Amino acid sequence: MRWEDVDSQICSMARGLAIFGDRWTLLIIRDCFRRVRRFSDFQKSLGITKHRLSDRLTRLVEEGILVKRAYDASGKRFEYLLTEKGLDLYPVLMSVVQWGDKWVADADGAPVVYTHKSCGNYTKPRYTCDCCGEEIQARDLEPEAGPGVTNKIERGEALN
Amino acid sequence: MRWEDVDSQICSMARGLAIFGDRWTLLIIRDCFRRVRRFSDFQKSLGITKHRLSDRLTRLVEEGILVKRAYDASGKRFEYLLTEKGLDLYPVLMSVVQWGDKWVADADGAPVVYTHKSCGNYTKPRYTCDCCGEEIQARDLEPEAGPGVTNKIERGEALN
DNA sequence: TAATATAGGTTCTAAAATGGAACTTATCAA
DNA sequence: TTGATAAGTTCCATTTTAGAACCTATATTA
Repeated sequence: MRWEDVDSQICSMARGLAIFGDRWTLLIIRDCFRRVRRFSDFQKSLGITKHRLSDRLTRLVEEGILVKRAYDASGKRFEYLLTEKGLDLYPVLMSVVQWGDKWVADADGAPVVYTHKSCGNYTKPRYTCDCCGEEIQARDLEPEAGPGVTNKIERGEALN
Repeated sequence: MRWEDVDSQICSMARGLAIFGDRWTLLIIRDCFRRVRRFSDFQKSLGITKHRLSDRLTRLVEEGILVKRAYDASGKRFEYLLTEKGLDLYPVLMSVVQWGDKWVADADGAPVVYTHKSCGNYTKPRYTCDCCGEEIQARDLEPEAGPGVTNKIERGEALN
C-alpha cells in the first residue's frame, strides 16, 4: 500500500497520521504553537529546506489546519495561523513532549516546564477519564466497535 | 538540515519525532497495542512492504520501544512486544485517535469506543492538570525554560 | 517421501520524496 | 541606488519508498 492511501482505512489514527504523520509536519505545528508565523521564521527555526516547507504549509492549509493570511498592505507577505482544527492538536504535541521528557531528554531534565495559569502550579498534564477523573493507561481501557463501524455493518456495507 | 539530525535539538518533541515521527512507525505501534506481534501479521494489517516493515521494526527494537523475542522452540520465529518505553506512548496514540474522531471520522461517528474498566463507563480521556484536575488547552499553559536548558546556561554551555 | 505452505526475512529496480543550492520577484531601508 | 529581506520556485543529486521476486528454514499435507 502507498502511504498516500492509508487514509482510506476506517481508523482515526490512520486518517490523522495521513495528514500529519510524516517528517517535519508536526514540528511545523509545534512552531505554530510557539507563535512562529512567517515562512522565513519557520525556516530558521526548523532548518528545513524552503521547498519542503512550502510543500508542507500548503498541505496544512489545504487540510484546514492552518490559514494563510496576508500580514501587510501589499498583500504579498503572509503568515500562517492555527485554525480550531489545528489548535485541537495540542494534546498530540503535549503527549509527545511528555514522552520525550521522560525517555529521551538528557540528564539535566526537561527543556521546558509549564505553569497552569488558572491554578498557578507547575503541571504535567495527564490523561484522565472524563467520567471518574482517574489517570488512564492502555490496560485500563476496553475498546469496542463504535458507530463508525457498527452503522456500516447494519447497512450491510463493506468495511474495506 | 537532514531529518536524521533533528534529534540534536534540545526539544523533547524533536527527539521523540526523530524516533516515531515518520511514515508508518506510529501505525506499527498502533498495531502493537492491538496485540499484533508477528511480522506477517503486521504486514497483513498495514499493507506495508516487507522491506519497510523490517526496517522500522529493527529501528524500534534499537530504540528500546519494542523487544524481539523468539516464540517457538526453533528460535527462528519472532514476535515483537512493547516495552515500558513503548507502552508509555499510549497517550500519544490516544490523542491522535481523539483528534481523528473529531475531525476526520466520517458521519457515522467514531470507529472505536472505549470503556474505562475501573469505572465501567464509556470514556473520552481528557488532558487534565495533575494539580487541579482541570482540562488543559494550549492557552491554559505558560511555558518556561526548564532544567534541561537552565542547567546548561548556568554551566556556560552552548545550546546549539 | 515429496510437494507445498508458512514465517521471516533480503535483494533488486523504478518511482517518489528529500536536501541543497541557485534563481526570481517584490517590497523595504539606508 | 544599492543592498537587504520576504516568500517563494526551479533544478539536480541523493535517499527513501513501493512492488515484485527471491531465499532459507520449519511445518503440514498428499
